[in-house]
Amino acid sequence: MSSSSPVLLWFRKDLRLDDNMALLKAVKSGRPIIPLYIVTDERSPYAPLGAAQRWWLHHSLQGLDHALRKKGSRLVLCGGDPASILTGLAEETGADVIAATALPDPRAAAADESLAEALLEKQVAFHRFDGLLLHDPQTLRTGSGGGFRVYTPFWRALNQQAPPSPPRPAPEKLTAPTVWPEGEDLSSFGLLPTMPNWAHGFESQWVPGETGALARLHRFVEGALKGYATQRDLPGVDGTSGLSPHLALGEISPRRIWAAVEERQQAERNGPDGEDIARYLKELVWREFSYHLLHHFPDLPTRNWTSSFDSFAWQDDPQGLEAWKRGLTGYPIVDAGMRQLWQHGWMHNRVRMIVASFLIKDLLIDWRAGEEWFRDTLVDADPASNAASWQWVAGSGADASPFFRIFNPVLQGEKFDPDGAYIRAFVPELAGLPNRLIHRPFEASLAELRAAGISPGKSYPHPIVDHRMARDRALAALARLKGESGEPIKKARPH
DNA sequence: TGAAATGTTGGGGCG
DNA sequence: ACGCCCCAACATTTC
Repeated sequence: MSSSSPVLLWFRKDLRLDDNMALLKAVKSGRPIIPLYIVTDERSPYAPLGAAQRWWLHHSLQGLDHALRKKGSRLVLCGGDPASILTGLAEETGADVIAATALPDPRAAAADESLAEALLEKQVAFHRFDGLLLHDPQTLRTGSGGGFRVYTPFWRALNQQAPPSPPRPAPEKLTAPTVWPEGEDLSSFGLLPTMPNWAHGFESQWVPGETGALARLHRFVEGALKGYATQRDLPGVDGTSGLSPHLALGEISPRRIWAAVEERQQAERNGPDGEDIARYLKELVWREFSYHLLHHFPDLPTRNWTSSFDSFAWQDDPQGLEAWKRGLTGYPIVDAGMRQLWQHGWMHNRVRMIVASFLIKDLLIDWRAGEEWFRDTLVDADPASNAASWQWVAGSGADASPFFRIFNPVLQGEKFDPDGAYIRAFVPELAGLPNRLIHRPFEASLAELRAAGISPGKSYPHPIVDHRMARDRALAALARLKGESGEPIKKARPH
């Protein structure tokens, strides 16, 4: 009750000071603020982060602590169950208010809801504020009041809304409490990999934390945004924003990104054109759409959005799955993608579609195996985008690519990486092949392989499946699924 | 935010 | 000159 009792500011997936309404409200209350992060354990209802994202989290928390110290505060770290930690801290510090940014993942939101009830019994209020999405999924509805099932109408409806509220700058200063609760040491959480440190390749690619996020936004808006519409699909080109891992942990707000992009549109004649801007904002809104789907269907990460896929005859193929994970399928574009994922914790979007199509359709492995691997290895793993995108490729998702759209890994490689730059970067053993063969090494003659320094099957594997056969097999599996569900195979055409 | 199979068209070679 | 065939290029259909 006392106006000098502190506010617990609980950071979760909003590891930023910029455009953070929970923080601003806490500052506005005039009370001392205790910024807090809780590293939850495996059994937490708040989904634990994968290994790659834990690496990111470590650095992001360091950055957040650093930024808070510049404003006269610091970050308190705790490990364990949020309910007991928060009640304990409230009692210890006399705080009767907890402020946080609302989590748009419905399972986490439900956990928040029961937490709020438990806290209320202890006379502690748990206030949550929007900030992880551009629009509240509740307010975006179709004409008949349901959730959108198709992207384009969703995009139109979103654009007919009032524009996202403008981002709010970080506060100048945070009032420190008279006594700091004792926290734990960042190193005690073991977020960084050891033995081996498989994340050493991450460091050349990323600057985790809010400072890195804002720098990346600036770099993108001034750079690759111009030409984005044509360059974004080329994995050998640095043509995307690279903001996804920052967004995933809330180091930057989508409203901040939206505002920066819109501002750039009006800035300069020789800048990005309307097409570039629209293409990028549509990508940002795909993230929004994924959360919208997750909101209306919380089982999205584990269950087919289209239930007719429930009886699909997935193959149990541990060897195929392993070859896919390791980037040893014998298809250069697939292997390059999987190795980029392992080295950098990230994969170009075009290649994500290709490797996902390969796992699901060429190997007939359940999309959930791919979703799980991505969740553990991507620094940008996001519960909504990851699930929605895997289901999109599988054909079981909303507004999905039909199952019969099967990517040909050779043609995709030749179309989007015509000079083989992407392959040479991540599959160096193929670097000596001429462009004509770099996406189809299995068609090279022995002399050509020798000239490139490749011993077939040893320095690079033979294809683990024949794509043409795999395609036919996938279509047959789809036909069986349709046969089961009683859907007419084909309608006779009147003469 | 495909690919492959199938169908159609049109120019050129040639009897 | 003409019809026929071949086939590449493009369009449409199907999965």
